[in-house]
Amino acid sequence: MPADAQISRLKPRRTDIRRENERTILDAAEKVFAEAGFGGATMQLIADMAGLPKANLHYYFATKEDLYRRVVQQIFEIWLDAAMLFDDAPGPVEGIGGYIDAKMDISRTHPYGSKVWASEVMHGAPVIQDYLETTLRDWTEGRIRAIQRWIDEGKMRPVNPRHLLYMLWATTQHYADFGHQIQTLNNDRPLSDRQWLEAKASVKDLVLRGIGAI
Amino acid sequence: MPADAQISRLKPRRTDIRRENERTILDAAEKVFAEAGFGGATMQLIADMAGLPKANLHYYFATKEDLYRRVVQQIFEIWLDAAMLFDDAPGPVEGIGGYIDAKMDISRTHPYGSKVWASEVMHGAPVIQDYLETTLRDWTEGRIRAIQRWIDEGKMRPVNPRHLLYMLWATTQHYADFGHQIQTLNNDRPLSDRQWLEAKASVKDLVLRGIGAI
DNA sequence: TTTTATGTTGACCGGTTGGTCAGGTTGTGG
DNA sequence: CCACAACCTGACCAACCGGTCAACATAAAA
Repeated sequence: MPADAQISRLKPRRTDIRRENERTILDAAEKVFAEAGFGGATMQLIADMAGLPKANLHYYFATKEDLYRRVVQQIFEIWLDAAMLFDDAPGPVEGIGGYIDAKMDISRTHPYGSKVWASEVMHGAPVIQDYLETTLRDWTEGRIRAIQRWIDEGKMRPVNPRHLLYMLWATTQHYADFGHQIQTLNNDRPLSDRQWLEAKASVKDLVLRGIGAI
Repeated sequence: MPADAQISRLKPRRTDIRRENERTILDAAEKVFAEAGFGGATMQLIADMAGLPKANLHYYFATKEDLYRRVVQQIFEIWLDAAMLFDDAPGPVEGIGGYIDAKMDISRTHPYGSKVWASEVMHGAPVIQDYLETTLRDWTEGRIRAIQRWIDEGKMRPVNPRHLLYMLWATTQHYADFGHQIQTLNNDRPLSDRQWLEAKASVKDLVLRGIGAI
């Protein structure tokens, strides 16, 4: 057995095979679902994107719905992680400002997931309705209380916390969901690093001024 | 010929037949495309929704794509009409405030069209790319100049007009595109008249404060 | 080495879809 | 009243889709 066996196996272990193939398929599925919608996506398209035979997809994911559900859950968990920033913040500048930064970063790094989520909700959330009614509802109520506390402490103007949250979601996700439109209005070029910084700064400036936190 | 022939014909005129059937089909198509996506929508579903045989749809609209294109053009024209308010306004309070009012009203009255547009853009705008590159680009540049003029006249803070526009689009359309999520977070009830007024007031308040217009 | 569980895949199938078309009905101008 | 054009529709078809399965390959366990 060669010395580098543990850092570069020629023959992958069983557990690695499963993990890597599931990752490959999920990434391909996220892209195809985002670009074609659930109805427009085909298992063959996802298989081609993943570089695997179609039958292999069905070995790891029983049905198209199962695969789709996993993709939607993925972006939801990423967003929930980003929302941690909200809680530990002493005031709206750090809390809401940091949340905007985090969500804008996700819109740039995970545009496909955001689109799949948007599409799912637009179609009536047929597969994640329970998430909306449990996790999202609880999370929203908690954040509304946090915002209300900042208002009570005089750290920001008295605004409707619920509609403030909707504005945060709408604006940050817009840069992912409507990225194609933004790119077209940017002379068909993707936003540069500098332009992304400008976007984040503009959104934070508008929101934090709007709530009277700066 | 009866006296009331001109105000209530039993047998419709040819031109009326065409107009009414096209209207019926377009309304049904808008709803089905919004709820199922382009790929998930079927001509049979649209036909059932319209109460017409499938073959009749193909008499008025040659292909599924033709029908879809007409639906997308419709919402775009509605939005363009609403944007007229922008031009004649003396300042940002009237111009941007009025634009928010108009777009929020459209989100309530035409939620299906908004969803179809969102879906189309998310999928890379395959059928309306030319609209984005001509009409929308021109409109956007004009509005950016109007905002810049207000800034130069000291009627609002110096903000990035482009990102301000994106925030307006994102936030107002969010109430249509993510209406299901908003309804779920509203105890599964649609927003009442009072709640819509509160939403419009909140959005206007946040934006107009954010740009320093009030 | 043998056995067994896991991973791989081409070929296939029933069901659905967008679209066609022949043959009929109805309104309208002459 | 007639002839023509517009309108209507049941029946049909080729193409495609999600999903299955038997046969095979390979890695781990015995």
